[in-house]
Amino acid sequence: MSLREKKKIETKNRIFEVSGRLVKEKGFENTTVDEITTEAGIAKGTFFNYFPTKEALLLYFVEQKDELIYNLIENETKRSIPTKEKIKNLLVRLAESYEKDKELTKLLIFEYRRYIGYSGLKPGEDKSRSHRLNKILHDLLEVGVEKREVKSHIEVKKAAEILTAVYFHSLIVWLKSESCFSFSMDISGKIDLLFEGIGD
Amino acid sequence: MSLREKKKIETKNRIFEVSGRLVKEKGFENTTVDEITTEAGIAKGTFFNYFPTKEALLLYFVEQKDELIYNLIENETKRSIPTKEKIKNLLVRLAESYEKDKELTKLLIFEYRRYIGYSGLKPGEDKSRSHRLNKILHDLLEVGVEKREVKSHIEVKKAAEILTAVYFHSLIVWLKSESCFSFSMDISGKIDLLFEGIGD
DNA sequence: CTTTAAATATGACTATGGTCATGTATGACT
DNA sequence: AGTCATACATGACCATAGTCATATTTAAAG
Repeated sequence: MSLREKKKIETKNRIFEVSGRLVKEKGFENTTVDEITTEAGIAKGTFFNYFPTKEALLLYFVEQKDELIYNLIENETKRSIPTKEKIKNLLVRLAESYEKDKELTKLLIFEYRRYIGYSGLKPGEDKSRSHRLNKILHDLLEVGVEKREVKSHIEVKKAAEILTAVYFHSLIVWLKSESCFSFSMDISGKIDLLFEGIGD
Repeated sequence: MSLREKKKIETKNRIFEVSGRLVKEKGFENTTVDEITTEAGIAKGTFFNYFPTKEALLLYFVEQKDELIYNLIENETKRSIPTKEKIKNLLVRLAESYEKDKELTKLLIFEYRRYIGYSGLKPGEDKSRSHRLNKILHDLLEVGVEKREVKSHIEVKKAAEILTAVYFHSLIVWLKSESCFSFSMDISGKIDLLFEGIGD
Protein backbone atom coordinates (compact mmCIF):
# COMPACT_ATOMS: atom_id res chain seq x y z
CA MET A 1 0.00 0.00 0.00
CA SER A 2 1.36 3.36 -1.05
CA LEU A 3 1.92 6.21 1.32
CA ARG A 4 -0.93 8.01 -0.33
CA GLU A 5 -3.44 5.26 0.30
CA LYS A 6 -2.27 4.90 3.86
CA LYS A 7 -2.74 8.60 4.51
CA LYS A 8 -6.13 8.56 2.90
CA ILE A 9 -7.37 5.78 5.11
CA GLU A 10 -5.84 7.36 8.15
CA THR A 11 -7.49 10.69 7.45
CA LYS A 12 -10.88 9.13 6.86
CA ASN A 13 -10.55 7.19 10.08
CA ARG A 14 -9.58 10.30 11.98
CA ILE A 15 -12.60 12.16 10.66
CA PHE A 16 -14.80 9.22 11.56
CA GLU A 17 -13.34 8.91 15.03
CA VAL A 18 -13.41 12.60 15.89
CA SER A 19 -16.88 13.18 14.54
CA GLY A 20 -18.17 10.10 16.30
CA ARG A 21 -16.97 11.48 19.59
CA LEU A 22 -18.33 14.96 18.97
CA VAL A 23 -21.69 13.73 17.74
CA LYS A 24 -22.13 11.53 20.79
CA GLU A 25 -21.23 14.46 23.02
CA LYS A 26 -23.28 17.19 21.42
CA GLY A 27 -25.57 15.69 18.82
CA PHE A 28 -25.26 15.82 15.06
CA GLU A 29 -26.81 19.21 14.43
CA ASN A 30 -24.69 20.90 17.06
CA THR A 31 -21.48 19.53 15.68
CA THR A 32 -20.08 21.74 12.94
CA VAL A 33 -17.80 20.68 10.15
CA ASP A 34 -15.37 23.33 11.33
CA GLU A 35 -15.11 21.69 14.72
CA ILE A 36 -14.57 18.28 13.23
CA THR A 37 -11.84 19.42 10.89
CA THR A 38 -10.10 21.55 13.50
CA GLU A 39 -10.13 18.72 15.99
CA ALA A 40 -8.95 16.30 13.32
CA GLY A 41 -6.18 18.67 12.30
CA ILE A 42 -7.21 19.05 8.69
CA ALA A 43 -8.59 21.88 6.58
CA LYS A 44 -12.27 22.29 6.08
CA GLY A 45 -12.14 21.50 2.40
CA THR A 46 -10.48 18.20 3.13
CA PHE A 47 -13.56 17.00 4.92
CA PHE A 48 -15.53 17.36 1.71
CA ASN A 49 -12.95 15.33 -0.16
CA TYR A 50 -13.99 12.40 1.99
CA PHE A 51 -17.69 13.01 2.50
CA PRO A 52 -19.70 14.89 -0.13
CA THR A 53 -21.92 16.45 2.54
CA LYS A 54 -22.03 16.55 6.29
CA GLU A 55 -24.94 14.18 6.24
CA ALA A 56 -23.04 11.63 4.20
CA LEU A 57 -20.98 11.17 7.32
CA LEU A 58 -24.07 10.07 9.14
CA LEU A 59 -24.94 7.72 6.33
CA TYR A 60 -21.55 6.18 6.82
CA PHE A 61 -22.20 5.72 10.53
CA VAL A 62 -25.51 4.01 9.85
CA GLU A 63 -24.03 1.78 7.19
CA GLN A 64 -21.26 0.69 9.51
CA LYS A 65 -23.69 -0.13 12.29
CA ASP A 66 -26.12 -1.92 9.98
CA GLU A 67 -23.35 -4.03 8.58
CA LEU A 68 -22.55 -5.27 12.06
CA ILE A 69 -26.15 -6.02 12.89
CA TYR A 70 -27.02 -7.80 9.68
CA ASN A 71 -23.93 -9.95 9.84
CA LEU A 72 -24.88 -11.05 13.32
CA ILE A 73 -28.36 -11.88 12.14
CA GLU A 74 -27.67 -13.63 8.87
CA ASN A 75 -27.00 -16.96 10.52
CA GLU A 76 -30.37 -16.83 12.15
CA THR A 77 -32.10 -17.16 8.81
CA LYS A 78 -30.25 -20.36 7.98
CA ARG A 79 -31.59 -22.50 10.82
CA SER A 80 -34.31 -24.93 9.76
CA ILE A 81 -37.30 -23.72 11.72
CA PRO A 82 -40.76 -22.71 10.51
CA THR A 83 -40.87 -19.65 8.31
CA LYS A 84 -42.93 -17.66 10.71
CA GLU A 85 -40.47 -18.34 13.52
CA LYS A 86 -37.59 -17.46 11.27
CA ILE A 87 -39.09 -14.11 10.40
CA LYS A 88 -40.03 -13.46 13.97
CA ASN A 89 -36.55 -14.30 15.19
CA LEU A 90 -35.00 -12.09 12.57
CA LEU A 91 -37.10 -9.06 13.38
CA VAL A 92 -36.95 -9.58 17.12
CA ARG A 93 -33.17 -9.81 17.00
CA LEU A 94 -33.05 -6.62 14.97
CA ALA A 95 -35.36 -4.96 17.45
CA GLU A 96 -33.28 -6.10 20.38
CA SER A 97 -30.12 -4.73 18.89
CA TYR A 98 -31.78 -1.34 18.58
CA GLU A 99 -33.17 -1.54 22.07
CA LYS A 100 -29.65 -1.69 23.42
CA ASP A 101 -29.16 2.02 22.80
CA LYS A 102 -32.40 3.82 22.09
CA GLU A 103 -30.86 7.28 22.07
CA LEU A 104 -28.18 6.42 19.58
CA THR A 105 -30.74 4.64 17.42
CA LYS A 106 -32.97 7.68 17.54
CA LEU A 107 -30.13 9.91 16.45
CA LEU A 108 -29.07 7.69 13.59
CA ILE A 109 -32.50 6.74 12.31
CA PHE A 110 -34.00 10.20 12.25
CA GLU A 111 -31.01 11.90 10.76
CA TYR A 112 -30.75 9.13 8.25
CA ARG A 113 -34.38 9.51 7.24
CA ARG A 114 -33.84 13.21 6.88
CA TYR A 115 -31.00 12.65 4.52
CA ILE A 116 -32.35 9.73 2.55
CA GLY A 117 -35.80 11.19 2.20
CA TYR A 118 -34.17 13.75 0.03
CA SER A 119 -31.10 12.61 -1.80
CA GLY A 120 -32.37 9.06 -1.94
CA LEU A 121 -34.73 10.19 -4.60
CA LYS A 122 -32.35 11.16 -7.32
CA PRO A 123 -30.60 7.92 -8.14
CA GLY A 124 -32.68 5.14 -9.65
CA GLU A 125 -31.13 2.77 -7.16
CA ASP A 126 -32.60 2.76 -3.71
CA LYS A 127 -29.99 1.59 -1.28
CA SER A 128 -32.16 2.41 1.68
CA ARG A 129 -32.14 0.26 4.72
CA SER A 130 -35.69 -0.88 4.16
CA HIS A 131 -34.71 -2.37 0.82
CA ARG A 132 -32.22 -4.65 2.41
CA LEU A 133 -34.64 -5.99 4.96
CA ASN A 134 -37.29 -6.27 2.31
CA LYS A 135 -35.11 -8.50 0.21
CA ILE A 136 -34.31 -10.81 3.11
CA LEU A 137 -37.98 -11.10 4.03
CA HIS A 138 -38.94 -11.69 0.44
CA ASP A 139 -36.55 -14.62 0.20
CA LEU A 140 -37.75 -16.11 3.46
CA LEU A 141 -41.37 -15.86 2.35
CA GLU A 142 -40.63 -17.55 -0.96
CA VAL A 143 -39.14 -20.48 0.88
CA GLY A 144 -42.17 -20.40 3.14
CA VAL A 145 -44.51 -20.72 0.20
CA GLU A 146 -42.58 -23.72 -1.06
CA LYS A 147 -42.79 -25.32 2.36
CA ARG A 148 -46.54 -24.60 2.49
CA GLU A 149 -46.14 -22.52 5.60
CA VAL A 150 -47.24 -19.42 3.82
CA LYS A 151 -50.41 -19.12 1.77
CA SER A 152 -49.48 -20.24 -1.69
CA HIS A 153 -51.64 -17.81 -3.57
CA ILE A 154 -50.40 -14.66 -1.84
CA GLU A 155 -48.23 -12.21 -3.61
CA VAL A 156 -44.93 -12.62 -1.88
CA LYS A 157 -43.88 -9.17 -2.96
CA LYS A 158 -46.79 -7.54 -1.18
CA ALA A 159 -46.34 -9.67 1.91
CA ALA A 160 -42.66 -8.77 2.17
CA GLU A 161 -43.48 -5.10 1.80
CA ILE A 162 -46.08 -5.40 4.52
CA LEU A 163 -43.62 -6.95 6.93
CA THR A 164 -41.02 -4.34 6.11
CA ALA A 165 -43.53 -1.57 6.53
CA VAL A 166 -44.70 -2.83 9.88
CA TYR A 167 -41.17 -3.26 11.13
CA PHE A 168 -39.99 0.23 10.25
CA HIS A 169 -43.17 1.97 11.26
CA SER A 170 -43.08 0.23 14.62
CA LEU A 171 -39.48 1.27 15.03
CA ILE A 172 -40.39 4.89 14.45
CA VAL A 173 -43.37 4.72 16.80
CA TRP A 174 -41.19 3.15 19.46
CA LEU A 175 -38.45 5.74 19.01
CA LYS A 176 -40.92 8.59 19.26
CA SER A 177 -42.75 7.22 22.29
CA GLU A 178 -41.73 8.46 25.69
CA SER A 179 -43.03 5.35 27.44
CA CYS A 180 -40.49 2.58 27.31
CA PHE A 181 -42.52 -0.37 26.03
CA SER A 182 -40.53 -3.17 24.49
CA PHE A 183 -40.08 -2.80 20.78
CA SER A 184 -39.19 -6.44 20.35
CA MET A 185 -42.32 -7.62 22.15
CA ASP A 186 -44.41 -5.26 20.09
CA ILE A 187 -43.02 -6.49 16.81
CA SER A 188 -43.40 -10.08 17.92
CA GLY A 189 -47.11 -9.60 18.58
CA LYS A 190 -47.60 -7.87 15.29
CA ILE A 191 -46.05 -10.74 13.36
CA ASP A 192 -48.54 -13.11 14.98
CA LEU A 193 -51.30 -10.82 13.88
CA LEU A 194 -49.99 -10.57 10.35
CA PHE A 195 -49.80 -14.32 9.92
CA GLU A 196 -53.22 -14.86 11.44
CA GLY A 197 -54.96 -12.01 9.66
CA ILE A 198 -57.17 -9.27 10.96
CA GLY A 199 -60.51 -10.38 9.57
CA ASP A 200 -62.80 -12.84 11.29
CA MET B 1 -61.69 42.74 12.13
CA SER B 2 -59.06 45.35 12.82
CA LEU B 3 -56.77 46.75 10.20
CA ARG B 4 -53.90 44.98 11.87
CA GLU B 5 -55.52 41.57 11.62
CA LYS B 6 -56.47 42.21 8.02
CA LYS B 7 -52.92 43.10 7.13
CA LYS B 8 -51.60 40.10 8.94
CA ILE B 9 -53.81 37.73 7.05
CA GLU B 10 -53.06 39.45 3.80
CA THR B 11 -49.33 39.21 4.35
CA LYS B 12 -49.52 35.54 5.27
CA ASN B 13 -51.60 34.86 2.19
CA ARG B 14 -49.16 36.72 0.02
CA ILE B 15 -46.26 34.69 1.38
CA PHE B 16 -48.23 31.52 0.86
CA GLU B 17 -49.23 32.45 -2.66
CA VAL B 18 -45.82 33.63 -3.82
CA SER B 19 -43.95 30.72 -2.27
CA GLY B 20 -46.44 28.26 -3.69
CA ARG B 21 -45.78 29.57 -7.14
CA LEU B 22 -42.01 29.62 -6.72
CA VAL B 23 -41.88 26.16 -5.19
CA LYS B 24 -43.91 24.69 -8.01
CA GLU B 25 -41.62 26.37 -10.51
CA LYS B 26 -38.24 25.59 -9.02
CA GLY B 27 -38.69 23.15 -6.15
CA PHE B 28 -38.49 23.82 -2.46
CA GLU B 29 -34.75 23.66 -1.99
CA ASN B 30 -34.09 25.98 -4.90
CA THR B 31 -36.47 28.61 -3.63
CA THR B 32 -34.78 30.94 -1.18
CA VAL B 33 -36.43 32.94 1.53
CA ASP B 34 -34.89 36.02 -0.01
CA GLU B 35 -36.69 35.39 -3.26
CA ILE B 36 -39.97 34.82 -1.55
CA THR B 37 -39.78 37.99 0.50
CA THR B 38 -38.54 40.11 -2.38
CA GLU B 39 -41.32 38.85 -4.62
CA ALA B 40 -43.87 39.34 -1.86
CA GLY B 41 -42.60 42.86 -1.23
CA ILE B 42 -41.68 42.35 2.42
CA ALA B 43 -38.46 42.26 4.38
CA LYS B 44 -36.72 39.02 5.08
CA GLY B 45 -37.33 39.20 8.80
CA THR B 46 -41.04 39.50 8.21
CA PHE B 47 -41.13 36.04 6.75
CA PHE B 48 -39.93 34.64 10.04
CA ASN B 49 -42.65 36.47 11.90
CA TYR B 50 -45.12 34.27 10.06
CA PHE B 51 -43.23 31.00 9.74
CA PRO B 52 -40.63 30.06 12.35
CA THR B 53 -38.52 28.31 9.74
CA LYS B 54 -38.55 27.89 6.01
CA GLU B 55 -39.70 24.33 6.44
CA ALA B 56 -42.66 25.38 8.54
CA LEU B 57 -44.00 26.86 5.35
CA LEU B 58 -44.00 23.41 3.84
CA LEU B 59 -45.73 22.02 6.88
CA TYR B 60 -48.41 24.60 6.29
CA PHE B 61 -48.80 23.48 2.68
CA VAL B 62 -49.17 19.86 3.72
CA GLU B 63 -51.65 20.68 6.45
CA GLN B 64 -53.78 22.66 4.05
CA LYS B 65 -53.80 19.85 1.53
CA ASP B 66 -54.45 17.17 4.12
CA GLU B 67 -57.36 19.11 5.51
CA LEU B 68 -58.99 19.09 2.12
CA ILE B 69 -58.42 15.40 1.57
CA TYR B 70 -59.58 14.25 4.97
CA ASN B 71 -62.71 16.33 4.79
CA LEU B 72 -63.58 14.75 1.48
CA ILE B 73 -63.03 11.32 2.95
CA GLU B 74 -64.70 11.62 6.30
CA ASN B 75 -68.15 10.94 4.87
CA GLU B 76 -66.92 7.69 3.42
CA THR B 77 -66.41 6.24 6.89
CA LYS B 78 -70.00 6.89 7.84
CA ARG B 79 -71.68 4.63 5.29
CA SER B 80 -72.90 1.34 6.69
CA ILE B 81 -70.79 -1.18 4.82
CA PRO B 82 -68.52 -3.93 6.17
CA THR B 83 -65.51 -2.75 8.12
CA LYS B 84 -63.05 -4.15 5.66
CA GLU B 85 -64.73 -2.35 2.80
CA LYS B 86 -64.83 0.83 4.79
CA ILE B 87 -61.13 0.70 5.49
CA LYS B 88 -60.39 -0.24 1.94
CA ASN B 89 -62.49 2.59 0.57
CA LEU B 90 -60.84 5.05 2.91
CA LEU B 91 -57.31 4.11 1.98
CA VAL B 92 -58.05 3.74 -1.70
CA ARG B 93 -59.63 7.20 -1.77
CA LEU B 94 -56.60 8.61 -0.04
CA ALA B 95 -54.34 6.85 -2.50
CA GLU B 96 -56.33 8.12 -5.44
CA SER B 97 -56.11 11.69 -4.26
CA TYR B 98 -52.34 11.37 -4.12
CA GLU B 99 -52.21 9.71 -7.50
CA LYS B 100 -53.71 12.82 -9.04
CA ASP B 101 -50.39 14.66 -8.76
CA LYS B 102 -47.52 12.34 -8.00
CA GLU B 103 -44.83 15.00 -8.37
CA LEU B 104 -46.48 17.41 -5.97
CA THR B 105 -47.10 14.59 -3.52
CA LYS B 106 -43.47 13.57 -3.73
CA LEU B 107 -42.37 17.09 -3.01
CA LEU B 108 -44.67 17.55 -0.05
CA ILE B 109 -44.24 14.12 1.51
CA PHE B 110 -40.49 13.96 1.38
CA GLU B 111 -39.90 17.47 2.54
CA TYR B 112 -42.44 16.94 5.29
CA ARG B 113 -40.73 13.79 6.46
CA ARG B 114 -37.47 15.64 6.50
CA TYR B 115 -38.88 18.31 8.74
CA ILE B 116 -41.00 16.18 11.01
CA GLY B 117 -38.42 13.49 11.39
CA TYR B 118 -36.47 16.04 13.26
CA SER B 119 -38.49 18.66 15.02
CA GLY B 120 -41.34 16.25 15.53
CA LEU B 121 -39.30 14.64 18.22
CA LYS B 122 -39.11 17.42 20.72
CA PRO B 123 -42.71 17.95 21.71
CA GLY B 124 -44.47 15.16 23.55
CA GLU B 125 -47.35 15.56 21.16
CA ASP B 126 -47.00 13.91 17.82
CA LYS B 127 -49.14 15.74 15.35
CA SER B 128 -47.75 13.76 12.47
CA ARG B 129 -49.95 12.77 9.59
CA SER B 130 -49.69 9.11 10.44
CA HIS B 131 -51.26 9.76 13.82
CA ARG B 132 -54.37 11.14 12.28
CA LEU B 133 -54.89 8.20 9.98
CA ASN B 134 -54.03 5.83 12.79
CA LYS B 135 -56.80 7.24 14.94
CA ILE B 136 -59.40 6.93 12.20
CA LEU B 137 -58.40 3.33 11.50
CA HIS B 138 -58.38 2.51 15.19
CA ASP B 139 -61.95 3.72 15.54
CA LEU B 140 -63.09 1.80 12.48
CA LEU B 141 -61.50 -1.39 13.76
CA GLU B 142 -63.14 -1.03 17.14
CA VAL B 143 -66.51 -0.83 15.48
CA GLY B 144 -65.48 -3.82 13.39
CA VAL B 145 -64.76 -5.87 16.48
CA GLU B 146 -68.18 -5.05 17.85
CA LYS B 147 -69.76 -6.09 14.59
CA ARG B 148 -67.71 -9.33 14.65
CA GLU B 149 -66.14 -8.46 11.34
CA VAL B 150 -62.74 -8.26 12.92
CA LYS B 151 -61.19 -10.93 15.11
CA SER B 152 -62.40 -10.19 18.60
CA HIS B 153 -59.23 -11.15 20.40
CA ILE B 154 -56.87 -9.02 18.36
CA GLU B 155 -55.26 -5.98 19.79
CA VAL B 156 -56.93 -3.19 17.91
CA LYS B 157 -54.05 -0.88 18.65
CA LYS B 158 -51.56 -3.16 16.92
CA ALA B 159 -53.90 -3.75 13.99
CA ALA B 160 -54.40 -0.04 13.45
CA GLU B 161 -50.68 0.54 13.56
CA ILE B 162 -50.16 -2.20 11.03
CA LEU B 163 -52.63 -0.66 8.61
CA THR B 164 -51.09 2.76 9.07
CA ALA B 165 -47.64 1.36 8.57
CA VAL B 166 -48.57 -0.44 5.39
CA TYR B 167 -50.32 2.59 4.00
CA PHE B 168 -47.46 5.01 4.51
CA HIS B 169 -44.74 2.58 3.55
CA SER B 170 -46.58 1.78 0.35
CA LEU B 171 -46.94 5.45 -0.34
CA ILE B 172 -43.21 5.95 -0.01
CA VAL B 173 -42.42 2.93 -2.16
CA TRP B 174 -44.80 4.17 -4.79
CA LEU B 175 -43.36 7.68 -4.73
CA LYS B 176 -39.83 6.38 -5.06
CA SER B 177 -40.60 3.96 -7.86
CA GLU B 178 -40.02 5.07 -11.42
CA SER B 179 -42.51 2.60 -12.82
CA CYS B 180 -46.02 3.94 -12.60
CA PHE B 181 -47.94 1.12 -10.99
CA SER B 182 -51.20 2.08 -9.36
CA PHE B 183 -50.82 2.98 -5.71
CA SER B 184 -54.51 2.54 -5.02
CA MET B 185 -54.56 -0.95 -6.54
CA ASP B 186 -51.49 -1.88 -4.57
CA ILE B 187 -52.97 -0.76 -1.28
CA SER B 188 -56.23 -2.49 -2.06
CA GLY B 189 -54.49 -5.82 -2.55
CA LYS B 190 -52.51 -5.38 0.62
CA ILE B 191 -55.63 -4.82 2.67
CA ASP B 192 -57.04 -8.10 1.41
CA LEU B 193 -53.83 -9.77 2.46
CA LEU B 194 -53.89 -8.17 5.88
CA PHE B 195 -57.43 -9.30 6.59
CA GLU B 196 -56.77 -12.81 5.32
CA GLY B 197 -53.39 -13.27 6.96
CA ILE B 198 -50.11 -14.44 5.55
CA GLY B 199 -49.86 -17.83 7.22
CA ASP B 200 -51.41 -20.99 5.84
C1' DC C 1 18.48 13.55 -8.44
C1' DT C 2 15.15 16.31 -11.48
C1' DT C 3 11.16 16.85 -13.72
C1' DT C 4 6.51 16.34 -14.24
C1' DA C 5 1.72 15.09 -13.91
C1' DA C 6 -1.74 13.66 -11.02
C1' DA C 7 -3.77 13.30 -6.58
C1' DT C 8 -4.73 15.63 -2.55
C1' DA C 9 -4.95 19.51 0.87
C1' DT C 10 -6.05 24.11 1.70
C1' DG C 11 -8.76 28.13 3.38
C1' DA C 12 -10.76 32.34 1.55
C1' DC C 13 -15.07 32.79 -0.32
C1' DT C 14 -20.10 32.24 -1.32
C1' DA C 15 -24.85 31.23 -0.40
C1' DT C 16 -28.52 31.01 2.57
C1' DG C 17 -31.28 30.10 6.77
C1' DG C 18 -32.11 32.35 10.75
C1' DT C 19 -31.53 36.31 14.72
C1' DC C 20 -32.15 40.59 16.87
C1' DA C 21 -31.85 45.45 18.12
C1' DT C 22 -34.16 49.13 16.30
C1' DG C 23 -37.73 51.63 13.91
C1' DT C 24 -42.62 52.22 12.67
C1' DA C 25 -47.60 51.59 12.43
C1' DT C 26 -51.71 50.66 15.16
C1' DG C 27 -55.36 51.26 18.25
C1' DA C 28 -56.81 52.00 23.21
C1' DC C 29 -57.27 55.56 26.45
C1' DT C 30 -57.67 60.26 27.94
C1' DA D 1 -56.43 65.21 18.69
C1' DG D 2 -52.55 63.74 21.44
C1' DT D 3 -50.12 60.16 24.09
C1' DC D 4 -48.46 55.78 24.86
C1' DA D 5 -47.87 50.78 25.02
C1' DT D 6 -47.80 47.06 22.06
C1' DA D 7 -47.54 44.46 17.90
C1' DC D 8 -45.30 44.25 13.81
C1' DA D 9 -41.68 45.26 10.06
C1' DT D 10 -37.08 45.88 8.97
C1' DG D 11 -32.46 44.74 7.20
C1' DA D 12 -27.77 44.52 8.94
C1' DC D 13 -25.74 40.80 10.89
C1' DC D 14 -24.32 35.97 12.15
C1' DA D 15 -23.44 30.94 11.69
C1' DT D 16 -22.41 27.31 8.98
C1' DA D 17 -22.65 24.06 4.90
C1' DG D 18 -20.47 23.71 0.78
C1' DT D 19 -17.22 25.49 -3.44
C1' DC D 20 -13.16 26.26 -5.97
C1' DA D 21 -8.85 28.21 -7.58
C1' DT D 22 -4.47 27.54 -5.86
C1' DA D 23 -0.71 25.30 -3.37
C1' DT D 24 1.40 21.18 -1.87
C1' DT D 25 2.54 16.43 -1.73
C1' DT D 26 3.29 12.07 -3.92
C1' DA D 27 4.82 8.67 -7.36
C1' DA D 28 6.61 7.71 -11.48
C1' DA D 29 9.59 8.63 -15.47
C1' DG D 30 13.82 10.28 -17.41
